[in-house]
Amino acid sequence: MTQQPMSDARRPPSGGPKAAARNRAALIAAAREVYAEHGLDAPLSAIARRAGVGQGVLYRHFPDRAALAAAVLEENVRQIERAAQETDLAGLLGVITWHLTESAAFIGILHTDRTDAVPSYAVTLSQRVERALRALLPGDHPLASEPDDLMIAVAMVSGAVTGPTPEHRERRARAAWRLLGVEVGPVRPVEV
Amino acid sequence: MTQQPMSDARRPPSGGPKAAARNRAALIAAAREVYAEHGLDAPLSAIARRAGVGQGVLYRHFPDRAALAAAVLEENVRQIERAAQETDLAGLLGVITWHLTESAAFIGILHTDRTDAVPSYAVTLSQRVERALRALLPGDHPLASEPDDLMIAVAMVSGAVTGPTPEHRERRARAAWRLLGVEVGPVRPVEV
Amino acid sequence: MTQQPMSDARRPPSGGPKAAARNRAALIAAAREVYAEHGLDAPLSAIARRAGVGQGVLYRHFPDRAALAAAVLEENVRQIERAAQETDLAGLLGVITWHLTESAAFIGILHTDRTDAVPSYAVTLSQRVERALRALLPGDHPLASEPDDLMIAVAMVSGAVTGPTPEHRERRARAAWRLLGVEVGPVRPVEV
Amino acid sequence: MTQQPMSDARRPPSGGPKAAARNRAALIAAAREVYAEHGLDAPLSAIARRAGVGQGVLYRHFPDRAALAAAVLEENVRQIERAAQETDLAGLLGVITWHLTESAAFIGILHTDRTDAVPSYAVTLSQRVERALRALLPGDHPLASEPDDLMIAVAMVSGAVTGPTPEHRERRARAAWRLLGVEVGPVRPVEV
DNA sequence: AATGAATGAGAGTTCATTCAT
DNA sequence: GATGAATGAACTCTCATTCAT
Repeated sequence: MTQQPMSDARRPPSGGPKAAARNRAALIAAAREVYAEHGLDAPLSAIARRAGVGQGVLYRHFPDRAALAAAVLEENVRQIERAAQETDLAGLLGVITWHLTESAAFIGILHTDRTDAVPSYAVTLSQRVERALRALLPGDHPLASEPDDLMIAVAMVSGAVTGPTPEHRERRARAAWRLLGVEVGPVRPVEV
Repeated sequence: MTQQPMSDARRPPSGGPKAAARNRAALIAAAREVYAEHGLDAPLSAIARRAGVGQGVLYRHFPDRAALAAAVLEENVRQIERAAQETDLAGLLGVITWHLTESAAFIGILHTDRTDAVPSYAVTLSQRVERALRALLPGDHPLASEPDDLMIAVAMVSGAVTGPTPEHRERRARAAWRLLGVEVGPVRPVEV
Repeated sequence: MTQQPMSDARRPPSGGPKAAARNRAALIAAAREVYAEHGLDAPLSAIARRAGVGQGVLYRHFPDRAALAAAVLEENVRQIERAAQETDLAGLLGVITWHLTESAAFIGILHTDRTDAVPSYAVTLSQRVERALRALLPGDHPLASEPDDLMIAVAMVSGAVTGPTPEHRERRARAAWRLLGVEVGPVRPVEV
Repeated sequence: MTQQPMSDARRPPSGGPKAAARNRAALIAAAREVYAEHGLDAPLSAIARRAGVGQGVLYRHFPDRAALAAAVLEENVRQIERAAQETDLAGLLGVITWHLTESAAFIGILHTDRTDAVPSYAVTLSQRVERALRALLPGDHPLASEPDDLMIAVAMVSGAVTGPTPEHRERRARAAWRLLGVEVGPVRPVEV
């Protein structure tokens, strides 16, 4: 059976190749929103709809679910890497914390057991966050004694980050860092 | 064609009233296993199959997905409450940690933002865990100064509990408690 | 994202378990018709629609495309095996030819290169046809000298069986057997 | 932002009018390969990609799927017509057989019931093959007594041509002609 | 005239939920 | 009460076809 559209419905205008970059960005933005609201398991169709594009466009730009997630989180991680060059450890932790409070998806980055949803990428992204942090970590910092402590601490904070509003989540995140005896700078996105 | 109704002997054995309780228990046990293997989103049909009952029985006992999850976690919480009467704080934290490492579902209890999956129940269950802990908490304990610190700490540990095997997860959980400066007893189920 | 129907639309009555056997038969019958009209690649949804059942029912009875095809062709082959016990070689060839002219799907049985569509089953079914034929094949028959000749001949006839109506196809099938110098009995289904 | 139109030098090289013919040929060649590998239902996008052109070009040259298939087969038939002028019946049958073993698409030419895929064109192409053959057919040839026998025989051989490799298929094709009592020359493409 | 992105219908598959028996 | 088949909506992914550039 060859597949061919049976309807005679008028097709909306295509927008042309110019739209390609715009659509890609719209998809990432839409995915970021939907992920934040519903987590990494949100239906792809909802993301396409929110981006205002057809489902095929999503698949053209991102061959699978993981590629889209990677593109979204990639940007988060890039901001963290940028922050690592402009601030100190406390400031970087603040930026990381901001991402944790804003994006349900970003939390998933650290839940590496959910390997089915965000396979190989997640490891890499998590490692990049770790590298950024470790570059600023003084040798005598309480999280520097055991190799795993650093990322375990981040995972712990991510576990504490629950609650209905970003404000709730930020308050709990700050409490978590306090319990760890770690100083955190302002919780905010990277400066532009 | 002239097949007469041979009385009603042809029914599958209903098991009598006793079977109802047995089925309920089997469903909870099956759900616990399936949740542990596939997470809280596992298909309900798989749970019914594993319990050896029809899907209708599942619906009879648990009107919706949340009710089943609550019943499973209810038992975990009951064990924790029991442990609270037989041991000290360190021992109780060990039991809680054991549940965290064993049951992917139990972790969800503390992720109260996933309100869609485990709605109102979760609050109650979480509160019961808190009550059990607080009864054993000395006034000068580091987690006793701020009201929320106690459950935030538990949530933090649950965030650290990732990894492929229970052994991995226990190692990380122990590291998490160490970073919090809290002593934990043996990680094990409640004594029988 | 848990999957749950959002619509409040009234659900048509289920028909109950009694319908199971009826539905299975309806699916096979519908598949036979649809296969005959559109070949083995016909959309499964069309088969479910023609059978008057939901798509899920199709999947319950036949886990994959091949299982359904096997069930359809199984019956054809069974009739051939039955015919092998009630008639001689010419009669059996007539029955086989009848199936070739009636069912586009049955032709596919012999196109074993299309292994993707009808995998392991096809081999078996084809072998059963061969066995039935060979049991009636005299040692001095023109198709008995080389081992492959018998089924090659059947495949050849199937290649000739084209045309808009069964009458067309039967005429061409008869011509094909004549060109092979093989006598064929009446082209008809197995006697009941 | 103040990017001026740098004349129209930024266009992809259109290649001039020469390219049109070149593209058409590339599409036909690509289609031949893709058809051989994946059958007549192969995605058109794969053909355009293999030809190294955009999808629009494909549609410019071939308004629909059938037109492309016809163009591919057209070339096969032309080779057969050429062979008819350089060899005898056995040689021509060898060339035809070569096409049958090489090209899954070419087999379809004779399956005129698949009218959906290769509509009106197929009849014509089939007739041209017949004409080429009949010109070389001696009046006392076994396939000359009945008008349809000639093309039925070709269809029969095409039905026998199955198997994973061209070698398999050639062996079966030779057996088929042997069963028909018809002598075939070497199975090969037309001499250049 | 070529490019290749966008579109959206539709095929395949999975499950939550109902309900006849 | 229990059973498990039926239902059909939702989700993923694939392509034929159009069209802005």
